[in-house]
Amino acid sequence: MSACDTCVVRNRAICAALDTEELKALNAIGRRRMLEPGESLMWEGEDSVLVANVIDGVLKLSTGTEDGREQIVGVVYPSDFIGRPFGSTSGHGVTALTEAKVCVFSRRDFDAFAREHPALEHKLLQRTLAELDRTRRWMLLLGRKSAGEKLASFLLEMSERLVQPGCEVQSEKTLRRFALPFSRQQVADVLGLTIETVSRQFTRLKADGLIDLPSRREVVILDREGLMAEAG
Amino acid sequence: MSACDTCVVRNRAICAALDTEELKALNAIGRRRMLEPGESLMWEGEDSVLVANVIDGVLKLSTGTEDGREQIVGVVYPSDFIGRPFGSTSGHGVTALTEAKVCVFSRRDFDAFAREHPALEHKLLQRTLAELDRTRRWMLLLGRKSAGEKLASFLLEMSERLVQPGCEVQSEKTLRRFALPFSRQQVADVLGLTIETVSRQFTRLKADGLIDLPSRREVVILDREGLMAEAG
DNA sequence: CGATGGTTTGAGATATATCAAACCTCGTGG
DNA sequence: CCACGAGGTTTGATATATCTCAAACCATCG
Repeated sequence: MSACDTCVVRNRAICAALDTEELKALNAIGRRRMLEPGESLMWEGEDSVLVANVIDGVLKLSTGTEDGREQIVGVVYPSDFIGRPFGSTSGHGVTALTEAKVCVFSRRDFDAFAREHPALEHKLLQRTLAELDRTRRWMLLLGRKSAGEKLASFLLEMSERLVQPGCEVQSEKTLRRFALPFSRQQVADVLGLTIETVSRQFTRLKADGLIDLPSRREVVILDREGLMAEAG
Repeated sequence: MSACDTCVVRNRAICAALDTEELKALNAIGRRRMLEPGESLMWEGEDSVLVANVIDGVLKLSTGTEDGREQIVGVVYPSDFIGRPFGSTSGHGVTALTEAKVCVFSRRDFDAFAREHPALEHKLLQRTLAELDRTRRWMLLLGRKSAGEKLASFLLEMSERLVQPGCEVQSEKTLRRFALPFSRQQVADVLGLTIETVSRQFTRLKADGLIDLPSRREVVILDREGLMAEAG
């Protein structure tokens, strides 16, 4: 019995493309790894040596300028794929925001395996295309939206992506109330703003009755319609 | 003899993955199409009915908000692939910036063909991964760079992507001097700025001796080093 | 408790947006 | 051939959103 048999993302990750035999072979070249919040799995500009599937937790993908400005260019959740297969360098760092569990492969091993399993490559292609769509939508936010619109859009997307698939009851609740896996500074780095502007927008949205903030990391969406209007 | 035999991007587009027989089959389901500047091949939010390869010309991918703000989320050049295979809707419009020639396929036909040709899907995957990398790098520009840095970065990227591959002599020249396929407004839509700010930055870079502007659409890079420093 | 790190709030500075006018460039028609 | 008009571009003056710097605030943990 391989680790994959009990894997919670077995049917949602790209592994879903494989049958039992193939899965066993893939399992043989991968290994599990836990990450603490703040711990990095890869670094910007480094050789692309690893790829991985996210089993549990939330991680950020980020780049920065020479002089220390940072931009978060992606956020990944359970069942998402990370790393740069078929490429020599990783364009962004990957860092855990929460405790995280990932299933890691050496890129060379994974590349070779993928090339022999078109169904796996197909899943990976679908995922990459979807990620590209999402990333392009985010460009509209970065380039054209105001601070208020940015934060509202962000909170709506968060509430949707944090729902655990499968659990019907839970998802209703998460859509309304959830724990942000981001600090204020990290929210700022996602939205291309400063921490102060983010903070002010949080308090404004709360003052306007669209959200509530029971604690620093928790958000309750009181008026989804209103928030969507605010998101532009 | 099929149209592909004389195709100038034959060896650079994803078609390079196919042998003569396969190429013939692909050719059978595609057709050539010319586009005038300003003409659109697909529209944001529309059903994804077409995919295509760019044979010649430059096209923009763009999205917008309800109230008319626009953001260019990608620019494609000869040999690039456009459209959303394996998906139901296209998240952005595709519009020619110059006269353009494309090789169009019905998405359904293309999807079916691709699924039967793993080598083609592999090429498409590589291209999509590279495009995702580029798009994420662009997010840093949109979220964290100043107007001056944005324009400098843009001009450098332009000069590199406009070179015709193959032609050694020409590429040296293009790296220095090229015709912008964008109006000032379109540059603004790429960079997330207003047309006035873009214009002011152009004149500033010129005043600083980093570039020259022989005409509205032409750019000469006088000091590449300096421009790179300016790009942040 | 007091220290620490993150967050909020405030006051002021600044880059970019906005509004408006002047300016080219180029094609058209008198 | 020149006047005219139209579209795009540049320049100017002003407004404003966001940033910057600074202080107060608040949870958490030893």
